[in-house]
Amino acid sequence: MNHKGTSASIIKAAEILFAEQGFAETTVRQITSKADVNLAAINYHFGSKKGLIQAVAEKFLTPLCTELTSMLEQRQSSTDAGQVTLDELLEILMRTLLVVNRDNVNALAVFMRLLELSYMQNQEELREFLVARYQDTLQPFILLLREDAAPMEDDEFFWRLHFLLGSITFTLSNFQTLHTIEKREYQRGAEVEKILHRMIPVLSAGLQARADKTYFCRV
Amino acid sequence: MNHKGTSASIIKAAEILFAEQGFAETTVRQITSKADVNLAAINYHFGSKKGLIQAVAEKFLTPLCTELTSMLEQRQSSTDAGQVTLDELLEILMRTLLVVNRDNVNALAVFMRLLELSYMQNQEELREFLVARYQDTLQPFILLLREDAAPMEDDEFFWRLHFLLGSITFTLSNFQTLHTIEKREYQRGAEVEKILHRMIPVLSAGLQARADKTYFCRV
Amino acid sequence: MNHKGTSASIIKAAEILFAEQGFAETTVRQITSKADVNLAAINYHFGSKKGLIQAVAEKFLTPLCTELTSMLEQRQSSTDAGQVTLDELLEILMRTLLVVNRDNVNALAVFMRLLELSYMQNQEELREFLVARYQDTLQPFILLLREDAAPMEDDEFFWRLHFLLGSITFTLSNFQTLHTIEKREYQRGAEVEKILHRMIPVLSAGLQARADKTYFCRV
Amino acid sequence: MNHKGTSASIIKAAEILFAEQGFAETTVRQITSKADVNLAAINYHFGSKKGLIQAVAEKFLTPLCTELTSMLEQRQSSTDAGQVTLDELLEILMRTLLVVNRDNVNALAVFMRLLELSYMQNQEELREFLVARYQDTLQPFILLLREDAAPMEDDEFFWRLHFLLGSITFTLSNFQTLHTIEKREYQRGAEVEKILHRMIPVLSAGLQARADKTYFCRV
DNA sequence: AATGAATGAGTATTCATTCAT
DNA sequence: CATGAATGAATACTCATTCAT
Repeated sequence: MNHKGTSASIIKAAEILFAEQGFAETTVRQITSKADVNLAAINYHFGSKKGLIQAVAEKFLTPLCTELTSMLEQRQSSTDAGQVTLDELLEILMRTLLVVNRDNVNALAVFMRLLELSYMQNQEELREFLVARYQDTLQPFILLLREDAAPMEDDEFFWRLHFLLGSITFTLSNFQTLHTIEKREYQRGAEVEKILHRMIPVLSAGLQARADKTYFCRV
Repeated sequence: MNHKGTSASIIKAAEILFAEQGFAETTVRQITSKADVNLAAINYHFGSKKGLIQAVAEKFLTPLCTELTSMLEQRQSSTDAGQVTLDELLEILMRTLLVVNRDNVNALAVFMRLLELSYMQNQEELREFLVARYQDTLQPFILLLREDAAPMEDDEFFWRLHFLLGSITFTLSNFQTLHTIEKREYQRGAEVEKILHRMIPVLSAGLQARADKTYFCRV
Repeated sequence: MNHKGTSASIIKAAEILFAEQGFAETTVRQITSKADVNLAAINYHFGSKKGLIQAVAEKFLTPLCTELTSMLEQRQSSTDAGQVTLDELLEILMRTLLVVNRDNVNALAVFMRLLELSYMQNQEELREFLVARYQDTLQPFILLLREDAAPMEDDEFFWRLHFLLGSITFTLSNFQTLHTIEKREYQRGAEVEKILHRMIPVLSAGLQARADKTYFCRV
Repeated sequence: MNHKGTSASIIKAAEILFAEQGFAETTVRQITSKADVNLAAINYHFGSKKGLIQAVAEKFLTPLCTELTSMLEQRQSSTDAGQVTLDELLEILMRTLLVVNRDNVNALAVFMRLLELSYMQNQEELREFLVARYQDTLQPFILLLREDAAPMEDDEFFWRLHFLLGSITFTLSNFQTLHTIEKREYQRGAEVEKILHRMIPVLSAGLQARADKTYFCRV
């Protein structure tokens, strides 16, 4: 097996296991065993387990950023003067995520786990890394979301964005589990594409909902 | 320190650490060290680390179930014939969650982490335990949600529920982190109560949004 | 085997192996295996391999400092006004080293290896630790040596002290080897006491030798 | 880079690292990395790490033996009938060591580390190799030392030789460290030549000191 | 002649758990 | 009732060496 083969099969195995179990719960033994490579191969190719996680992350961070930016520019130039609607913005987001998913069905789940992980209190380093990586790409997108959302304070919008983020990360991190449950309960299992599409009107409505000024006083 | 004292201080320390770091990332050494008790005390009092997690869970599962049922009954009886609105249902849910939070600010985060954990592929046991525990309590509540939601297929509703669940678990698991970011960025940090309240119109709108039948065909 | 037993047998085994092989070359597996205790016992009792080395060091650092100080004071008080001779000073030093050797024949070798190690370029930490530990005890002794040595510049004395230190550390670190060679070559093997005693006139003469001002110019 | 270039740069890098850190503590990765050659190059060119150490040793063993023999013969022939003095013998030794040091400032330190290593209990192989290599060259020199030393038993002389060896190996192995300390403490740092020269009267006096027959009985 | 890839045996350390008292 | 001591299995990682090309 040549270099690319070993390196690639490690990443492939890691994506599956990271998606299934999370990062900390997955051991390098499990990964090398599943990839059928030597135990030391991860350290040889990626320096450390952390290096492997970064390599897995890089694999979709780059195309994702590129894709989101290009899609956004394309849409803005094609729309004559008028504003891009909220549904269109969310569709762009979902299409971007599908690009990540195109090559590997687990990559998207790993990416979402990485996002979740970054919100843990002791993961400031990862958080800052992702912010530094995404800031420029996401900021314009978020501003457009804000324009189309219901009028609200900055902090209100901050929380709504994270309600939305929670829906996306939870659904996609645990897609396999949810897919399995759906098949068992309803004898049908939707593809990721469908689920992403289904999210659009829900998230759109959530962002456009009028903020309630009252504060637990009706009951 | 007597039995109750030891046991309680272990749970207290565990809640904080589980909320901050997650279950797998928290070691029994950290817990016993923080609780200032003997290393063997966790196994002595709770049988195992898993037993401790269950004990921590039980601490809020019971009052939570009781509260949700009683609130629901109270509301249904007080409303003359007419239907309970979606916002009212969600407010009941949020009030129920606040009950958990009343005693310990970390308990809610731990509960949410437990819910997240239960959706991992290799956590069927925990998932089944929670279903068995919650089924009877939640089923009536979910049916009421369904009545007030936009008309849709069963599987569509299944996914919408999980979009909603994602928003709640993500926001509350990572509340401390989000709270810290909000304070840094906007010079204000909202309390849990406020955030739960803010979620209501968003989730409500999400459930009531009309499902889009088209399927990525507009582009 | 009780605590003291395990802890002590680890230290005992470690002293032998450190003396024979050096610190880096000795593995925790070798130590625990020789001590017939669990592999994790070193980490349990001493925190780490480094912690074990420090424990081994502490075992003779304390009595050594105490002994040297008390012997020095005793000698100075007993000598009426007159100066303590160089041979007497060196004898005090050797007697002090024998105190370390009393309990364990390897302890002295380990101590000497530790001194040698402390002069490695990347062992500044250890060096500073030993200086901090010995400074107060050794400074008075060294000043007395200086008084009895031939008159010379400070830097000249600095190097002479290290010529002397080299003789002591080399001989005692490798005492077992030298002892074995001596037995093979001369059918007799001297005890440590004898060797320490033999060193006295040699080191004394070395310190009292007149410094040669010429500088490789006679040839 | 051609064979000779690769080989030479490996030896060069190895000398520096061996002198700084010792043999066991220096990894082939460090060496090849510093030499900027392929990781496998050491095994390719020298068979093994051990082979590299031997190659580094050979580099100064040969000139050192040649030099000592020729210097000794030259001196003996030039001295008419009379005996070569102890100081002259030691000066020959020091000049010989300087030859090793001429090409590479680290070579001498490496040589001394090798000598130290050879006295470790589990390094009989190296010890025998060095004896076989040096025996013929050193034996005449040692006999001359013996003639000029104070009259003493064979075993006494054996130990004195090793007191002397300790001074030399300790000082030169750790020359960089001692040099640094001297500069810091006394604002001056002597060159190797000066230190070797300074050692002569000290070692000379040590060898000529009258052996003390009493045995720790005066106190 | 040389090297990037790979490897098996090793390293110290950490883990939750158990045991004897 | 509680705990200090101990443990077996696991952790990530490093080592010098070898292999295929």
